Amino acid sequence: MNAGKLDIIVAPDFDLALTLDSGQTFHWEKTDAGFAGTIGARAIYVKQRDDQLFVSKGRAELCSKYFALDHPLADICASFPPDPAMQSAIAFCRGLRIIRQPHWECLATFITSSMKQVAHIRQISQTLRHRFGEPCSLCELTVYAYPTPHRIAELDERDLQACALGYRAKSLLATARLINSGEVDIDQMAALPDDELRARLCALPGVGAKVANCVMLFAYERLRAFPIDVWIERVLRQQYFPGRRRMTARQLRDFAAKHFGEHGGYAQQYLFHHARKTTPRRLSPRAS
DNA sequence: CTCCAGGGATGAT
DNA sequence: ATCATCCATGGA
Repeated sequence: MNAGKLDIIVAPDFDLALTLDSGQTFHWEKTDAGFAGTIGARAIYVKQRDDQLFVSKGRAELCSKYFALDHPLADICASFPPDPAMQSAIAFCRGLRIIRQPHWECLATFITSSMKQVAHIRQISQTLRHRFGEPCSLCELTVYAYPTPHRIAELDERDLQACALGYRAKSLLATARLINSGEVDIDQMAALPDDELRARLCALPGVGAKVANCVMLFAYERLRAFPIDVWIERVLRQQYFPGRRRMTARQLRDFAAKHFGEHGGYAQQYLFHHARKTTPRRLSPRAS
């Protein structure tokens, strides 16, 4: 697959496979020794060997930014609280980075994510890309960009239903049309402070607090944003408030914001990935 | 078969 | 402000 020449990036404190499997992004496909995918409209091949990252020719800068290789990971992990749940998650997730995704494809994929397992989010993303996205050649492979707001906006709701979006089709279509019309500018929103950005995202169809926080964390580099999904809620209740009833969603949110600090989003991702990969399915639902 | 999934919108308290 | 209910679909 890597017949063409590749650029080399030195990437310490980074685990590519772990990062791409952590539920931030849903379209990278494992090839021979690496991964094939897209960043925006660009086709990218990337593989890792030890501390070196090999990426498609001319894409070193793009990949360095996308994979957030400039994040001071050691300092970030050192800022996490020293509780047992956090420490075991840190040990489990070494090299996991919060990446910088393009705004639209992150927003759109998380609109399609509600009440879906990761495997199915991947399937929806792949179907949308193959049917409506621009094909990009990557050596002998063809990868597909996420369809633009313009492309989605001109579709019919049935076109999206046919991609197994279910009740999410209406939301994705409505949000794509708001952006395509120019009524909403999600790139310009990057200049807003956290609270206002969250409010503006939540004003979009299909976007509530959880999806807004995911998009803030994975696309707008708001490392404090703390998405609370079913997994994280379980972790918080079981690990931080065992056997305690009457913890409202509001109380959990306030605790998370206070306890995990300025890189709370990173802490959340570590707790999420650790729980998701270590909780046995179909057996006793106890975290390690 | 049942249960669950990186939830959101809506209407009733 | 919180709570219950419904919303489609597929994997386990």
